Amino acid sequence: MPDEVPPFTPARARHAGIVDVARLAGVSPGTVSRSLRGHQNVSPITRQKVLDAARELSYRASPQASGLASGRTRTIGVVVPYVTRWFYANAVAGAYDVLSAAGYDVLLYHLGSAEARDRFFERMPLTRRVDAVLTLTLGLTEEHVRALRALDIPLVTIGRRLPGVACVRIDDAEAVRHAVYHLVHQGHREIAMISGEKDEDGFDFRTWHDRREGFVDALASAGIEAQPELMPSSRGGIEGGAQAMAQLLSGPRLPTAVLAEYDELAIGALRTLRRAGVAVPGRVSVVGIDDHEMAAVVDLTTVAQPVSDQGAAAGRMLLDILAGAAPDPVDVVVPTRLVIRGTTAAPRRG
Amino acid sequence: MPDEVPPFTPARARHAGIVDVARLAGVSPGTVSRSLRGHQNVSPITRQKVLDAARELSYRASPQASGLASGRTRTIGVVVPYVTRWFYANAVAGAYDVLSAAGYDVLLYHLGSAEARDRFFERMPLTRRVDAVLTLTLGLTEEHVRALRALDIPLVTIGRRLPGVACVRIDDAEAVRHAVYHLVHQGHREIAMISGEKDEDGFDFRTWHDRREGFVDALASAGIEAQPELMPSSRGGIEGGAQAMAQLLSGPRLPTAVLAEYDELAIGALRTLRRAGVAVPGRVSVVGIDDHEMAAVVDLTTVAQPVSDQGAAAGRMLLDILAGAAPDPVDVVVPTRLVIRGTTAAPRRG
DNA sequence: TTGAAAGCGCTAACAC
DNA sequence: GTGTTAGCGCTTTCAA
Repeated sequence: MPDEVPPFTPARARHAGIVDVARLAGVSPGTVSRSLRGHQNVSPITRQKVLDAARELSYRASPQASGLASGRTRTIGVVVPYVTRWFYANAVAGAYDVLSAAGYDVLLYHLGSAEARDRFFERMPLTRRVDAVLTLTLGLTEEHVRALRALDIPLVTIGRRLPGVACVRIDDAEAVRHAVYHLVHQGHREIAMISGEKDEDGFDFRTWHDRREGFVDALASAGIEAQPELMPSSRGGIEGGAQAMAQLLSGPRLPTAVLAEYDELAIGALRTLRRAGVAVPGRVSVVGIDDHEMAAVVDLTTVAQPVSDQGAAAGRMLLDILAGAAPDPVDVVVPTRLVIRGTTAAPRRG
Repeated sequence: MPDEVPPFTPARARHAGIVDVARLAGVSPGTVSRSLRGHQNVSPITRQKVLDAARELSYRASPQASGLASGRTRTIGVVVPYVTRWFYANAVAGAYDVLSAAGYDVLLYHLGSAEARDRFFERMPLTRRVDAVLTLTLGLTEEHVRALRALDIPLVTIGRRLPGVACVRIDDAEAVRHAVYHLVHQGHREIAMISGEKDEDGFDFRTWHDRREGFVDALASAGIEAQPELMPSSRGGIEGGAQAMAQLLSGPRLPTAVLAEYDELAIGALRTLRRAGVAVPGRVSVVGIDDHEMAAVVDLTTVAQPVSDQGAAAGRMLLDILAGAAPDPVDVVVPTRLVIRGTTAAPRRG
């Protein structure tokens, strides 16, 4: 696959090289290398000379060269479906802090569109470019996952369990249960659930399935049978939620409560309800999952999950693995909790 | 500065090297290199043989090695203050699409906290690691900017004009004018403006100044004198907006309209107003700037700016510069437009 | 504890 | 057109 190479001439400033430092410090390049990376066998005085020289020349080792020689890149690849969504942005930020504090750089891969994803898996730009990979709730196909593992470097996921891969996530069924039980305890029996697109942009998000299944199960254990017509699936995001709610409104009879697969959908649903003049929680109660920063603003009852914490935990797992302290692939499940706000209440007597 | 190196042993799978491909194709490594990068002087038949061999071995050139040899990294550094905020996340996504389509990888630097920023400027991890840098509205000090330029590689900014640096941005004064004129035309004379923190996390955001100055000027040209007590500054984000609004509420007299430096502040302000039982737009009108995706949800009148477009434009500029088509540092100003929704109306007669 | 020297895997300049 | 040959700037044995 021929690649068009732009004719950029790297006429950059000459950075000081390791030999420059070596000369200035009066030692050999090897000693400079050892000193700078804190190796054992360097006398304190020598090390100090080297440090001084390096500082004087504002020396920084070329990552390319040191990577080539050592086989380590000091870079982590972070792969996300959508950077612009609240969940992913916050998870990335959480992981970033941990990784950057440990001296790692972060290469971001945003697969948001079908083209971007195809390009990614075709080029596999991670190959020989990162020490480890962190993927966020990717709804990848078998083949994609295989490609990722073929890189043969440490892999950690957030939000999705993959066989043999360390993972940080919430228990989706439990999250849904928190919400459903809350509604049931308030007396609701007619409960709908709205979800995003099944295979949004071609991603096979597990959460979609897990939360819907969890919903059916939670209802069942409350003695309620789920009704397919009360489980519409629309596009994702706020607009999707608005659509799904509109669909429910146009149905034969309106449920007394609606659970949204995630907060952005719930927020869209609230918009539709407001515009339609349906009282919340008077006529319909609404619950979301996430505790998006906007949930508090619109007073949405929701099941909170710690997002940047999950990113940080995943980052730490990666560092542990890279440090050789690699336990068996762990599955860290962080707790969720119900946050009761103003969009839920007991159903009207009728 | 000695660096602690984790003892990770790169016991990875052996990737095929260029010599493997050369051997399989029955040519020399040099020819493989030329063929794969679409150079001129390669016969079609030879190129095909190489391509086949490369595919068969799933060969991908080591970025480290080719970077070291060529002086190019095929990587762009993107530096943002806060990835989790709507504006930055969308701008990054816009730039990412353009850059990744052109075959560049994106190294993300998130300076969100003071520590992260200090670490960044201390280590200067961009050194010899990227071909160009894109910075987003960073409120950097003189010294920081100098450090960035010392990298001596192409630099493009979004949202902030730096002398001699290409830039994509909106005209902040104009954006504010759109909002102020709208309010004035509706008959408002008592107009407040709420802003985020002046030097949030130590960032000296120019927007903060430009929008406030623009506000004073716009009022002046409408024959209204700005009143300092009607220009409170709080923390940033939704919470900050809520606080600033609370401050206004506790003042001697409530203005009839409030302009927020950006939508997240406006949204926070709306929350405070709702909780305080102040009618919007009955008693107070509210306008924001951005057209955040939540603006439509809360029915906020705002001045829209194209965000991912700015990211994309900046990405394209970077590519042009790298391609040698480097015009003088351009200053691209994208247009803003008023989006009238439900939070503004004529003031009550009184 | 330190220096010398051999790569790491590729690109590019120069022959042929 | 294609092969050969120096490096690119480090790290890392291996000796000393």
